[in-house]
Amino acid sequence: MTTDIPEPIVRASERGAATRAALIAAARDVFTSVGYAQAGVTDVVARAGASVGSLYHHFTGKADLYFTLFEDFHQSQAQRARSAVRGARDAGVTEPKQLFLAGARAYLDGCVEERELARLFVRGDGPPGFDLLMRQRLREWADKNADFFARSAEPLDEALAVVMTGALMLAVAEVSLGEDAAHAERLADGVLQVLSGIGRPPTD
Amino acid sequence: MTTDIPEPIVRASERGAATRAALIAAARDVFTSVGYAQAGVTDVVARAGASVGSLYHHFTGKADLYFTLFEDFHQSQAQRARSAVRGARDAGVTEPKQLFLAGARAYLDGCVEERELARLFVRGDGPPGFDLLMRQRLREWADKNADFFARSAEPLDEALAVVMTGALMLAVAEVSLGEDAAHAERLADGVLQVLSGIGRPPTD
DNA sequence: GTCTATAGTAAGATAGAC
DNA sequence: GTCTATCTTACTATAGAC
Repeated sequence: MTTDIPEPIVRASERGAATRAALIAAARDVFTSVGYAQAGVTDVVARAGASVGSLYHHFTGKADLYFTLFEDFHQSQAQRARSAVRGARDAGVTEPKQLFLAGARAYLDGCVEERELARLFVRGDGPPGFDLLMRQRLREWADKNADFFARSAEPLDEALAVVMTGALMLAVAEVSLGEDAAHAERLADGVLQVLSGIGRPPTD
Repeated sequence: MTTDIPEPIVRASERGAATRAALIAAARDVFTSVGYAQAGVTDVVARAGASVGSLYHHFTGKADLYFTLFEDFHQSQAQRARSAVRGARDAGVTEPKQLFLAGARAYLDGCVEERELARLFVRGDGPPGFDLLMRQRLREWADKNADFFARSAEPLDEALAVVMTGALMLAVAEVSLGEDAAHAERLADGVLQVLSGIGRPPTD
């Protein structure tokens, strides 16, 4: 009771957090280099300097590791988009659709920058059910931001959300998979330009 | 050399084709009822009245069975779309975009009718790499049909194709997953209506 | 409370007889 | 072409050291 009473607890906790972080980093490296299906649990723990049991202490399994990786990525992208929207608003943009597009552009730009990681998620391998989850996350994000310019819950507005989200999803895939960053940027520009022309009444 | 010389060869071939067909039918039943990941190879062969070795004689594995199921489905949908386009053209429709939309409508209607099977493919489970393949198939289909109204290979036209295809993909998913057929039809209508307003020059 | 070592389990894939 | 028996591998669970 003289020098360090709470030390062990903190130390243990920090140690745990460190292994957890190491596992995530290792999983990112292994998954991006050989793909999810090919990657073995043993490969991940080897690179992390941990053991199998340790992995199953922190995560429910290989799939959980992958999901965690994606949730982090998506959070980061969403944050980036939020900042962009705020920036646009501060710059005087008030039109709802323009604000939405500013967010979408930030999301796509993020995919180009973090291409190596983004590519992992659109590659197609990945745990069962992942594509569904990714679709849901992107749909949630787009739905929330589409409130900007969709006034009601009418059928046409649901359809509008489907079109915007679907387009954005495929754009994310194409942009992430593309080898050429410049071409990816141009494609992103084009998609946003096409989207900006949507939603006007038929006769204007 | 009196009655049936070629019989054995034919019989063997017919027998093979029959088991193959039985395996496909069984796979369809098992996959749609319990899902791809849950389904065991043993379940499929049991229902088909065949054996494991027989399955691996006709297919490369469980995934191959699933892919075959999808290719058949997609072929059938594409055929349906082709007929619809021809029908529209015969009815006097000449505008390229309208012809494209007629095809898209037929594809979506097919998903509503064959909902049980269509749902299997948009559920999210399925073999690794499947979502990528489905995306490619739909992209090929849309690209070919978008030639209708995309004149050049300019950036904007690629973007246009991405938007149309992406929207169509998500529409397929939403329409297939929906419980209510009537609601699905209305959503399909709405999506096509939104798509019909795309591609005009900004200033009209 | 955190991690390691090891054994267990299940399921897809294969080899060779008929 | 078809089948049975066997193999391989990757995920899961547990007992015990630190």
